[in-house]
Amino acid sequence: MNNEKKENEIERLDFVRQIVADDLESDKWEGRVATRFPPEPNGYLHIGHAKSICLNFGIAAEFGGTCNLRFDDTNPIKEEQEYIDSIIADVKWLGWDWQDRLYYASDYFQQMYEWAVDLVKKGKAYVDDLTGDEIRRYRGTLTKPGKNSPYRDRPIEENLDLFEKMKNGEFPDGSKVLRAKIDMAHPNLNMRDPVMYRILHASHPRSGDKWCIYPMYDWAHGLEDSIEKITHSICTLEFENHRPLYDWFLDELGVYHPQQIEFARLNMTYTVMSKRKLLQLVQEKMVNGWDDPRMPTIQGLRRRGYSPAAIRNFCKTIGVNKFNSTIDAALLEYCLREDLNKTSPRVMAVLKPLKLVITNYPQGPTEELDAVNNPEDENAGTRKIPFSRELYIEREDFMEEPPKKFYRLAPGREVRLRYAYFVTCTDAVKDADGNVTEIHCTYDPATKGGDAPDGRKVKSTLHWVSAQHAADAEVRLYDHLFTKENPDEAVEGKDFKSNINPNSLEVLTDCKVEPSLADAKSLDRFQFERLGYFSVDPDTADGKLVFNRTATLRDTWAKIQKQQKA
RNA sequence: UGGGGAAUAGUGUAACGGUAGCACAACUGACUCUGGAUCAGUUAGUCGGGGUUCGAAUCCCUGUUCCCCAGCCA
Repeated sequence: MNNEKKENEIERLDFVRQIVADDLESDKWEGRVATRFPPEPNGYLHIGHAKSICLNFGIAAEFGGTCNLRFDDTNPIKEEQEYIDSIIADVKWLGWDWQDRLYYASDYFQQMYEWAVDLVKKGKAYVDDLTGDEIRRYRGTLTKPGKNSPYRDRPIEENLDLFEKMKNGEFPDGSKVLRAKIDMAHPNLNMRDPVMYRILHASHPRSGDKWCIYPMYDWAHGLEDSIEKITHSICTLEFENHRPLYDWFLDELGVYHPQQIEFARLNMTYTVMSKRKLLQLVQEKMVNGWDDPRMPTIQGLRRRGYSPAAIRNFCKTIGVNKFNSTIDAALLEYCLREDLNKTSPRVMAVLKPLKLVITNYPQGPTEELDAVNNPEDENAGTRKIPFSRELYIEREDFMEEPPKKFYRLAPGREVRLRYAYFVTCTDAVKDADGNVTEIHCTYDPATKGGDAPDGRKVKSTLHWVSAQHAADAEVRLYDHLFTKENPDEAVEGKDFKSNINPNSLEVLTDCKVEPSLADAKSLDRFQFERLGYFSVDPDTADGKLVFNRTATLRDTWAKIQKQQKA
């Protein structure tokens, strides 16, 4: 990063970075900056997590600090190794590095237990025999204070004994909990004697059957941060109400005390972002798994063809704040195109082929023409593409009766075939139903390479592939998963699933691509000229090419068509 | 008469008592061997009402609206 850019960024710090910068200035943490990304391994990461990842890892990188990857694996009922693996892969793919600082909350269970015993000894925690239902009723409501549990004033010795027996597995699930003794009349419900431990005879993905009590988030999270000497514990807005409790535990224990800072989670138009809803889409087979290219998951975006750089730049662009907002999905696409435009090799591919025969071109021979690999990148070089008498062009690039502003091929009209020749349409061959099956053109040999020596211009340039050289491919086109900007805005009695876009996936099986693509590898990214950005789907195998459309190019003609219809 | 947050163009986001700026979107136009990219331009904003001040998005008062909290989830 150059100095000029760095200076620019320092001028416009978001509120979290401002706090970090101020703390550095005042030497609050002895010059340290330590953040962490603490996912619960109970689902796949999505673009919303990317915002948090880029914030935490980004701050560490910018301020010369460190960021840990820590699994907050305190609930074995929901967590699985599969999720741990995917999260590690995703954070890595996004380009972040935690070096040797991969941590698990479950590794701190013994220390947490000992601290809990300390609290019991101080008379600040007690074992409660109330049922879950009773605890809820004793808690009171938003407007009414709660009342003390009858077990609240058990002698310390009895609490110690009971808590140890809880740990030793002597009680059934749900029969007892350990609670902090704070204030049942506290206006903040989180402070009304929150549960610290519940009994769960469940096997943990990492600690196995070693524990049958598991710490609750509020108890565990601050301790994890404390153990790792985190300076800035960044989390989402809904935890703002929990901060007093975060602080209370750490203060009562008298241990190292990080600062919790809350920011607003990401919302985006035309998609859902909650793990619960994404899980539903997967389980109810409304998409083809977590890595379905229509999903906002990191794995979905990766399979769709997104680059890590595009996602990171998006996260930088959206900023950080304390109020709920919904980012326009178009901004993500913008960041995507901005990156792919610079980095994607250009190729020619025809999605909906229409045969074009050049009637005055010799039958036998073919020629090799020079094509530029990437006009945005001089170092990308050129390649040869085969040209012959019979080609495929895009069906949409020909119209028998062209409307206004349609510049492409039509009877009698001359256009350029990219990197090849000018051709003029002489006629269209039709089947019995009147559908155009083939078009005939003549070419001007003097325009080889794509320029006319006499200086004449054409309105349009078409992409094409040589029929005899083309490789076959399947191409999957995607649209928004939902038809509404806000999928949750459903009619009475329906939920977000009623807003699923039935046309979010279109599979084209008869596509023709230039021969250079024959040995493209999984997840390789290309720009199909005039069509958009495409990447190789992992389904590609033994000569069967499958591409995903990552994004279309900006399409002025489509816009005009839309206006003409309206 | 619960508590905690928050309000700046259509959408995001700056301005830290001194010219309301930037990006996306939308719309013009220029250029172009991608109707791409690029470039130039246009439309459009401080939640309402009071106050303090030479001067308020910013400070004070007041109202309004929105979000979060009653899991042995995180």
